[in-house]
Amino acid sequence: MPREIFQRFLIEKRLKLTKERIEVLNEVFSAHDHFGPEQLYLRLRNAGSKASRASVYRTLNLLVESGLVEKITRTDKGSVYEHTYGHTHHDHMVCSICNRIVEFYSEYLEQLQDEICKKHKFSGVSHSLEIKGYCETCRKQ
Amino acid sequence: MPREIFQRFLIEKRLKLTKERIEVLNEVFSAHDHFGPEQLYLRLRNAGSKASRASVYRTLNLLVESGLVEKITRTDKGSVYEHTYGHTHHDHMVCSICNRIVEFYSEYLEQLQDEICKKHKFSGVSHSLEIKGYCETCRKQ
DNA sequence: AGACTAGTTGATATTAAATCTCAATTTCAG
DNA sequence: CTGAAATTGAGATTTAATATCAACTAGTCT
Ligand SMILES: [Mn+2]
Ligand SMILES: [Mn+2]
Ligand SMILES: [Zn+2]
Ligand SMILES: [Zn+2]
Repeated sequence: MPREIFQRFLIEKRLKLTKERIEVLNEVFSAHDHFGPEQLYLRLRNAGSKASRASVYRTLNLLVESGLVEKITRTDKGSVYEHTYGHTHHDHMVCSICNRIVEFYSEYLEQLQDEICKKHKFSGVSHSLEIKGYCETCRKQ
Repeated sequence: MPREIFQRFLIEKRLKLTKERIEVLNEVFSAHDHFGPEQLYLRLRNAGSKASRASVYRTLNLLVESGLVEKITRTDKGSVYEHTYGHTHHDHMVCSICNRIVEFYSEYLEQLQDEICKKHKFSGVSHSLEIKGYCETCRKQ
């Protein structure tokens, strides 16, 4: 299904569905996690793909543009992505010790943000909320 | 006042209060806005300071460590800072067209986040919420 | 199917934010 | 004042990400 959406997106933009793009797409959707470009590149290599780093970066940008993938955050060690197709919107808590990521969602929080936008006459399109702190297991140490 | 806090911080860490650090501190607190390292460097030059980029970067890190300044966000064109001493906590809306920044605060939003953390047994320390969209003036075009 | 054309690829170069190196200089405790 | 320890600036280095471009494909048209 992501494959069809991506294909439609590419046709729309008069771009081509290449072997490399398919491989990147498949790898991105082979697991639900949070990954960086280099990490993705190594996984692809491991899976037998010969796609280059350049193609991984280029395809990631296309996947973000198509709406199938989101760039979650930028750290000092590069960007973090996740595929969002097949998953409902959520935000993240990040443990400062073990880097574990806790996903959460609150309908109430979303509504509250809408209200705040209205109050400031701002037309909100997207948001990213990242809570930093300590996860349960790390706090017990 | 930020000066005294910074001084205490430096003594604590057995670091020295140099001309360059004072100049950076003063420039950072001379206006309340959101700035990048290069921007800050150019303002300093303009104000007659001879502090180098290296010192600007180094001092910014110290100011963040001391709690006087926060790194708000990282864009593809570098980090954005603001001084927080003398200002209450707030989050940001960013206009995708004119890059205007709208600051906002909601006690309710903060409480809600605390509750969500509790529900996920996460010990929240800090958070950053950035809402992207269109500001009032840009929407009218 | 074959051929044409516009888009893609990978190797490599380049860019740019941020950090590192280190000799010369400055701070500040004693 | 003095000296040890920290800091500075210039330039080198690191590294994520993008740009370049000749060789190569994908997909369309006949
Ligand atoms: Mn997620
Ligand atoms: Mn602000
Ligand atoms: Zn943890
Ligand atoms: Zn605007």
